[in-house]
Amino acid sequence: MQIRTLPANGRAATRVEATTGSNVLTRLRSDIVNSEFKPSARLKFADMTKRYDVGIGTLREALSQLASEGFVTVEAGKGFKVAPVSAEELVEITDLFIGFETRAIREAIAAGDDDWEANIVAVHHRLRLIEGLPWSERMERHTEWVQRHREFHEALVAACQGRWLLRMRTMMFDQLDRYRFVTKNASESQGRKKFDEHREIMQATVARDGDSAAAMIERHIRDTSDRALKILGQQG
Amino acid sequence: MQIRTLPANGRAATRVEATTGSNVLTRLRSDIVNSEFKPSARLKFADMTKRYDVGIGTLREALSQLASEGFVTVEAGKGFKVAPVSAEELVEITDLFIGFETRAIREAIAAGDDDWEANIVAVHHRLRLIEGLPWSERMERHTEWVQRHREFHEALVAACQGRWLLRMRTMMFDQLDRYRFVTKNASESQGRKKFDEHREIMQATVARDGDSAAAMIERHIRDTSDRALKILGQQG
DNA sequence: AACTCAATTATTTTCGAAACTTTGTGCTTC
DNA sequence: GAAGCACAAAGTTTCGAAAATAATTGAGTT
Repeated sequence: MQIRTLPANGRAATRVEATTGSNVLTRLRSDIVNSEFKPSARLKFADMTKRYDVGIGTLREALSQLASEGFVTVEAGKGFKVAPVSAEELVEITDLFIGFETRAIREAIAAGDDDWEANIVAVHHRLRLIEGLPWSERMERHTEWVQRHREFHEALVAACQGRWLLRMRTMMFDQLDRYRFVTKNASESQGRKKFDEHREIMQATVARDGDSAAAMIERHIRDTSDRALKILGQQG
Repeated sequence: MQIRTLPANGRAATRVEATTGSNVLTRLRSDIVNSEFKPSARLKFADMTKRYDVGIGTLREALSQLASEGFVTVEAGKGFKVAPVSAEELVEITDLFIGFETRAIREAIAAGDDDWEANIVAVHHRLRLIEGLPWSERMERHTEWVQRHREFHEALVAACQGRWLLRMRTMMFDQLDRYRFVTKNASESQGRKKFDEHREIMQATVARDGDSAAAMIERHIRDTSDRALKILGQQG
């Protein structure tokens, strides 16, 4: 699922980048998550082919995949739109995600080996390095934080054996990212709180304490969602 | 998910069929579920364009959607394959489906109105009409039974408000259909048992007894899956 | 025989022109 | 002025040729 797009730097004409197909899929999804395209906005092919510099067919393929993932809606003959957002949907997605994540982490704790544990510690450290920064710097590197935050949560459940469980968990995580976007400008005290929570979750997990880890994750997620919900309510 | 094709005009040359795109998606999925293409089989564009009489692009779009749904796998540059099946996967899918279905039916029972109830009774009756047939006839109309069985289970949860819950429930139901295929030739006594179970589930649901309905559904599904699992184990 | 590596064949992936649909606009009629 | 109709404009959907990539074959070498 994660196609890493590496900097197409000015080196010799080496072909490091992903194929245009999965590349445009990733960029498009990222643009929707980051609200470059507003919810319910129409996605016209004419505009898109220029923006992403790909053919109509390639774009169409990416868009129909995003439709399966729930990021866009499609109506035959009328084209594609960015899926709308709503408070009700956020509540449901949060609920489902917590269910998946807590279940996955219990299974991971039961099945995880030393490599899994070591990776969690490593990835958590990478997250710390950004979260520990002075607030202004931390905000400047928000995109990077999003990525590392994702990697941290992914590492926690990586040892879970259920492929479908992980798949659905990832789907819901991706959807939550869209809503997390509205809390981008959270306060410094909130940021500090998260910093601590991540450490506690990491510790409970490597201590193989499934109940604590699950409970902490639930609080951690619900907290963020509640704040997003409040902001969403103020806006409309 | 179900694209209803409404006749765009009342003209003589009426176009009753779905647009090529969603049409080929449906046919392809159906062919995979019915094992026309065996698990892990390669899906070559040259063959497919002839079989379905559509262009490469259209086919590609359908295939990448089926990839998101988990029916096919895709490897960049190497094309598409039918997703493999395994006993482990069946166990996981069954588990997840039961979780979704029982949760959905409780919510439906809490929220359902008179129309919802009436529809369940109607759809159950349509199912009965096939299940009550002499066994040989019942088997001849197996495809029709699959459709009505799906409609029955869909009607039960139709009043559930969670869009994502229903979505994931449908995903898992579709996946189960693939495995149900192997139990197509179940015995007459098994068929009779299902006949009774469907009636009991229907009755518990319209009686608004969520606990009973959920418990019965769990037994009902797990029973079928266990039988499929046995057959799957014998084969490989 | 086992191992290159270059040429050839098979297959996938991309792209945009052409066909088709929907939406918008202005004219006609009642 | 509203409703209907015809035509133009805007947009989407389909298709297959062409480019790019992967797999195969086979001659030459160790």
